Amino acid sequence: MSISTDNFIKTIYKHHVDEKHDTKPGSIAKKLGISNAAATDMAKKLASRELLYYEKYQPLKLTKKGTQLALNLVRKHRLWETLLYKLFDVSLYEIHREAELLENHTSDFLAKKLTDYLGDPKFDPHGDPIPNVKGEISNDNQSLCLSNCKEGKTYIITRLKSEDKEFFDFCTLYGLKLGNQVMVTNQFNFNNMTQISINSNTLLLNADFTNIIYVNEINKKPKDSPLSTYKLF
Amino acid sequence: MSISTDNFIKTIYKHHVDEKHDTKPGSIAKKLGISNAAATDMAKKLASRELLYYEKYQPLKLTKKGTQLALNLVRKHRLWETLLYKLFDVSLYEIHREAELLENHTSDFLAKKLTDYLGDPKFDPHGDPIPNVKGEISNDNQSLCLSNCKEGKTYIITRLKSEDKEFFDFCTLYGLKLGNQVMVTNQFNFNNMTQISINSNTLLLNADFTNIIYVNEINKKPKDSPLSTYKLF
DNA sequence: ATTAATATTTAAGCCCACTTAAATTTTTAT
DNA sequence: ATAAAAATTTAAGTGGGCTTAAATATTAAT
Repeated sequence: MSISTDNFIKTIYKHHVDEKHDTKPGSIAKKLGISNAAATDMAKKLASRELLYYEKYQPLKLTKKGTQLALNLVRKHRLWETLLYKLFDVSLYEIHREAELLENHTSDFLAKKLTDYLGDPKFDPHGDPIPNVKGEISNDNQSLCLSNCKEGKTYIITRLKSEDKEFFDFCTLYGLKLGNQVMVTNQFNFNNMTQISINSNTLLLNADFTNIIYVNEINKKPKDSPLSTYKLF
Repeated sequence: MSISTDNFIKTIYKHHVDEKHDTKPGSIAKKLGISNAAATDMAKKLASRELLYYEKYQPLKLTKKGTQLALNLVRKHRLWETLLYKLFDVSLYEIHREAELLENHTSDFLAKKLTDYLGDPKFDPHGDPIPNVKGEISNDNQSLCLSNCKEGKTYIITRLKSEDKEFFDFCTLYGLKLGNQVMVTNQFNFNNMTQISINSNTLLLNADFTNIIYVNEINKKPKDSPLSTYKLF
């Protein structure tokens, strides 16, 4: 299993679960920074290895085998993020960047050691769920994104769903961090922007941001969410 | 820098320092499990990238640049071994196997984090020296191999210099472990075998083994050796 | 419904890291 | 010193993972 294969499969998986993205070759190609031709080519090869279904001009769809491969990679990625964040003084962006390099070269043996050491964590430091060894994902159904929050209510941040350095830099700058409180002061429906109050700062966020910031209502005690895994400040 | 390149350079480096091995393409090829032709091919390419000097039919010799690359890889490898051994319940063979996969995908950024976390260790759990970030290696000149030890004297094991599962399995079986004591009971010069006593077992070892087991004289207090880094038992 | 714009696929080709087979050089043995 | 053995190099070829350019199909716009 080459890195190219791994990344291709993983990208299809991610585009599939974030349903806003489609999984046609062109979309995958764009994300991976390769040509459309290369993506089509790869899709055919992976179809012959039964990792995905390929039909001309149709979206790519992972087989069960392909999905398991993707979940195993996501699992290793998030285990690494969890370890690096625990041991070292590193940012949410840095753990992503490093885990991206390590995940493809992590044996199942080592993944098991990471798991045991970390106490089989259910969420990584971004609040992203870590698939268990069978590929099952714990659904944090108590979290909702900022764009769906009610005006006047206060929430606790539970997840920052991104891989983007600029986003995390922004979050660091304004204290948007797992466990921190935000109050939603205005929901502007006409342009999908949300005004929040955090650390006595007022921020106006557009949908690009409010769709990837997840929160819990402050009074609800989550039983299985990122907040039970990571300490609050 | 591809993995193939990394491994090629690292293998030349290792064959060079373990002077018993030569560094002709065929020798490197054999170690890497590739054909002689592939090795010659690679040698020419790497020469054009100024990582080594290539002259037909001559041993391969790393340039300064090539040596630095090799040392950086060795450093990352041994930092990983040190981390894995510290965190997890893993054998000396297992840490080698896993570090072999991780070393090529470890950024200098992450290596720095590993270094700081581990307290800039000078030796890995095998007792192998870890080159510092400049590529300098602390020379443990107090250690000598079992094959050079004197009959009747007692020593402490300081290094098990191998990458071989079978060797480490043997060591585990008989308690050959860093910090443990061995007494040299017989040196058979005619066939280069050494008889030792360890944990009330008597073992007769051939040169293949006695050349890769390093020890310190028991009464000497080492000031900069694996024994100052790893606890004794 | 036809056309224009967009996306996908096919085709041809490149580089990397290998292979096997044949030619050449070096080393070893007598 | 010469022949045989061993190692190295050259040559030709392969598959993986890409590229660009051209052909084809799909989608969007009027």
